[in-house]
Amino acid sequence: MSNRSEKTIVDIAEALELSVSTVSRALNNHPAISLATKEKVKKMARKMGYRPNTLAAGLRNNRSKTVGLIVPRISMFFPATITTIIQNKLQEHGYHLIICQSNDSYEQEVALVNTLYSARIEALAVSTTLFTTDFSHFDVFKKHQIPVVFFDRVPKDYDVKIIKGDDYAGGYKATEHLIGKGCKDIVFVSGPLTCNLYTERLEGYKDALQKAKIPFKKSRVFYQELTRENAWQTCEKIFAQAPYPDGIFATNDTTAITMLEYCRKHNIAVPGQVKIVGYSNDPRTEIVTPSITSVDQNPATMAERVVAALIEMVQTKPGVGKFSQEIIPVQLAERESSAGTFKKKKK
Amino acid sequence: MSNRSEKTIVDIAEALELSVSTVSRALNNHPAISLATKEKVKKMARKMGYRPNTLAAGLRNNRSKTVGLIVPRISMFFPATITTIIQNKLQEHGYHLIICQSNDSYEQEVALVNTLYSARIEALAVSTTLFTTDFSHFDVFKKHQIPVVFFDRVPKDYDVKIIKGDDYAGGYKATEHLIGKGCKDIVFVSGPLTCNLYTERLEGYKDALQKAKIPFKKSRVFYQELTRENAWQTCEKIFAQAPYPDGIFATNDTTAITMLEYCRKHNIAVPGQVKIVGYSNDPRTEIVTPSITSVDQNPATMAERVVAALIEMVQTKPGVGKFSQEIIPVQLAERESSAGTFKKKKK
DNA sequence: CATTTTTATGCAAACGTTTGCATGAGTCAT
DNA sequence: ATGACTCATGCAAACGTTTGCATAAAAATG
Repeated sequence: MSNRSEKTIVDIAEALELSVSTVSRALNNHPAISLATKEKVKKMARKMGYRPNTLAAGLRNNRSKTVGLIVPRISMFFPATITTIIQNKLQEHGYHLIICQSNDSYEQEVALVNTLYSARIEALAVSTTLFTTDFSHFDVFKKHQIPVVFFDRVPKDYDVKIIKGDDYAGGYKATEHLIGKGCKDIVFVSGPLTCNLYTERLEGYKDALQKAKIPFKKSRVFYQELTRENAWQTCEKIFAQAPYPDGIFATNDTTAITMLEYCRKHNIAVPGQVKIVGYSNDPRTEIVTPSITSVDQNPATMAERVVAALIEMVQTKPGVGKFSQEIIPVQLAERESSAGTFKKKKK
Repeated sequence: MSNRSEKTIVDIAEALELSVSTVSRALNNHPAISLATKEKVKKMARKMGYRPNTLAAGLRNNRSKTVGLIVPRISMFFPATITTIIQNKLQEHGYHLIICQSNDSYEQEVALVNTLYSARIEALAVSTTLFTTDFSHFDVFKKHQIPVVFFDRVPKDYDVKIIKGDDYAGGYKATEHLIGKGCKDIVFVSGPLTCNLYTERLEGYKDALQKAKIPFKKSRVFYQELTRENAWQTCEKIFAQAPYPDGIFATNDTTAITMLEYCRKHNIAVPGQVKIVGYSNDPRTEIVTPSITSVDQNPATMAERVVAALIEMVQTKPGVGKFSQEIIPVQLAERESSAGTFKKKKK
């Protein structure tokens, strides 16, 4: 039992008194090889415990059978769900996935893009940092015609394949829903405006207000990283003095949940006194009391579109089919936190 | 601007009229190269937009700078947390991580182990399937002396590096806690006994009962995959007829949360009528009403130990330091679901 | 049977690095 | 000035595949 060294196709070739090329072709089901030898080779390969060396193969034909993924963090519901699906689907297609987290740091993102390039990934899927506004670090990929797919958090004015949720519609629907429930004074808790998600949701919010002839007030919009601490502080500001809002639209569920906690702790009735809507339809919104209405972004379909785009782009090398933008629809998942309707009297 | 082809060290060498070896060494900070040329080479490399080809380097020295990770699924709290940390730390050490999900399927696990081997990863970290009892698919790695670290869900009777939580203690502490609160009839909701986690937690449960002189009843233990559906059904069984239990120890938090939902829906008071303890200290246990007591497994320290072990094993090639087993302590996070003490009267 | 076509296999170069060994130039003590 | 050393660099092989081209044998054609 040769214990030490790993078997190569050369070993197989020697054992069978064949040339390495024949062995290589046999293992790859090349049509020019007779069925008999194919069988023979494969059998021997199995017997010798041979495993192809993907590095060598990759070097030879510039195909690493690996794609890269960069997300802000894999522990948040939305990216986690997407990542899970992408990983599973890609696995089915015989591709590896190198998953990286930028931790919402621009510098890390830049570094990752470069090391992933060095690793010779065949394609890259990215959801950018909150703060990425310059996309030139992706130029290497463009230059070398390596497919890149952006999803969810995507670039503005950068010619590239984009798959995103319908954030404008999400903002609009959520706000419209609150208005429909009689809310007249709706706080909008936004992430940093450097990120497309929030600007678009904000647009939706504004337009919905306008349509209902409710004036937009700058003072009712908060821009911040959507952490628990920030959410709590925002509540403290909001509820420091009257008039209190009667609706809160939080652009992520962590924020919605935290604000709900604040309300419960301070005996502010939800949805009796203030109604809350979140964003992403994180399953946590269902187990909380009251459960929270949230905008569902259909992560599964988004993930599937991303995979489809990756595979398609990898197959058809040239940059055919000019970069397109796909928009995944969203819909509101109504729950208790926005139930009931306020009377007309208000204000 | 040469747009097409990627620059190699050969190009740099030509441009500078140096040999490729010098360029290679210069880029790798080899001591034998003069500072002057190092500078010159690096400058040119930058100018030409050179990126090292890790595949080629990896092929040459059998070092892919990549490690593999197999977990059941990356969307569950505990593995997600661990994965996140491992990924970040490894990134700091200049390693890539190929993250794979077995989806709790033994067949997938076997397949993954093989493809990861082919990808020439330098080390592998694994948390096995619920159903993995035969570990021979990992023999390839042992045979070729590639480090493997098992964590959380680990093999029994397989000589290998193991890092696990103190599941016995977890089971014991949780049960002891419930007993301390006056519970006399504690249901144990277990996962499949093919997985070490559950057998050990069960042992802890049994021993705690015994110490309190409470008889162990087989009928109070449920073995099942810990899905929401199963948890719900178990509740239906338990509460189908008296006597009802006064304590529930669920060996994961999803189950605990679901059972709490059941109780709320059926007006069974928690913790007034039945007390609940979960396992893993998933943050969801905090946002639910009432919040759920749970066993914290210190995922961060576990992840750090895994990374430390991986790095150490990768550095010191030979299988030195015979395979050890590390046990990470656990502690109970007490919350509302097990608050208050039952009177002595009971039964 | 001679020629063409088909089928199956082999040769050798190439992919981009790294590294042991060799070499030439400079430094230093004698 | 000579030999012993150090220092910086170059040569060429090697890592394990894949693949264009060549070739030998077999089959088909006239």
